Amino acid sequence: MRQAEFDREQVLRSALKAFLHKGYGKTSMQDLTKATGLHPGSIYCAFGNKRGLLVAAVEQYKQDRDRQFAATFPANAPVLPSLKGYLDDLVAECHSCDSSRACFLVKALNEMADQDAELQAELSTSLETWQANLESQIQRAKDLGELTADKDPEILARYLVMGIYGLRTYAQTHPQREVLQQLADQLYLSICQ
Amino acid sequence: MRQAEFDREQVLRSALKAFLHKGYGKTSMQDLTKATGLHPGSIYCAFGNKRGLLVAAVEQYKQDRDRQFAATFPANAPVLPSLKGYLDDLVAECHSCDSSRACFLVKALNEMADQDAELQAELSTSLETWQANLESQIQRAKDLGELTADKDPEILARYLVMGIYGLRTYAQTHPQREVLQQLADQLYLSICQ
DNA sequence: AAAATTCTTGAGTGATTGCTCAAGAAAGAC
DNA sequence: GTCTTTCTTGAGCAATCACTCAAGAATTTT
Repeated sequence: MRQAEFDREQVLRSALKAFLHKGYGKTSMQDLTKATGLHPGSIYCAFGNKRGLLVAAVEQYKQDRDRQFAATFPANAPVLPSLKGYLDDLVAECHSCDSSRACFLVKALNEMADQDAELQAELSTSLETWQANLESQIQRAKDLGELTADKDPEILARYLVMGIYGLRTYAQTHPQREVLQQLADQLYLSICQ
Repeated sequence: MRQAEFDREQVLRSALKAFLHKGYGKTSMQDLTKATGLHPGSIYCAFGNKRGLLVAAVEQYKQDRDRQFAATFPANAPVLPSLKGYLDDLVAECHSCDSSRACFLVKALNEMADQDAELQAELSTSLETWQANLESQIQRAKDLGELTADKDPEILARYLVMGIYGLRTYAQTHPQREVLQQLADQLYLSICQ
């Protein structure tokens, strides 16, 4: 057995960056060969086709995000400061130019939903898992007495997800830090009351 | 002078529907000829090129939206009930299957921003105008005593826009009416306090 | 070192893209 | 009814698309 010469994770992150920048449809194979350094034949061999590369990149993105989530919400630490930090990180990410302002899952969902039911299902599931993770953090905040008992974690998590979607979209027309930070703070307050 | 045989507004609305359904990039000229009933030559003659058709469709969409906005917020009527109605209409639109869940301006912005600075500028301006319209309604609510004097209309309008962006995005994975209505109500409350 | 196996390479494939333009059809001018 | 003008038509254009595959390079096995 001779093993492949490229680093899979690095290839996937490069492809993801290309997809994020131009969108899936407008990202040509030529763009992808340039971005990843792989030749068309290698991409075909490793991922089947362009869509396969997208699916693999989505999977990689999910893993990276899950790791980041776990690092931001350490177990046994108070939740609300972590949540505040989570939103502040989001503001920083939306503010920075080199990074993307849109969540890759949402962007892919927006572009592909009507044309690829299978991918849509997977993306929806991922987003639902994310919301469930936020909900369990909110539940933990209740258990720790950081939130009053009358709050419903499911409803709060839902509202938080909606707010984050909105914040990311808003950042596309108004990437100024103060504006985004003020919106994030307002969102945080409406969770904590 | 012989006049064109097609109805411009109807053509633009058909094109808009096609763009909304498949996205600008994936909507081929063939799709557009089918959707509008026009032949490629006629489209070229009337709108210059595919992008010209998009720009014209955006313009039409803006006009339709402005009309709808004015009808929802009648002058000299109390503002808050109108705002409630505005959000309820939004929920209904997001809930219905045949209509689009995404705002066309935002969808176009998401897809084209990195590749068409001129269009991006126009879309941003339109969205800013929309936010300004909401802000002046909120100002009117303050003047009418519907909102306490300590509220800042600009900040409230910003938050409302963010919430609406988020609601529309959220609807793409959860189009259930109860969920969307509950989110809209929560958003409404955080405006009125 | 030779043979066998696996990965890499990139010019080339048919299909599709946005778009053109000369020819034809329809309307108004006289 | 004829001429002029304007609009409509759709086959065809060059460019680009995602993708293929036979030949070459690199590694392991014998």
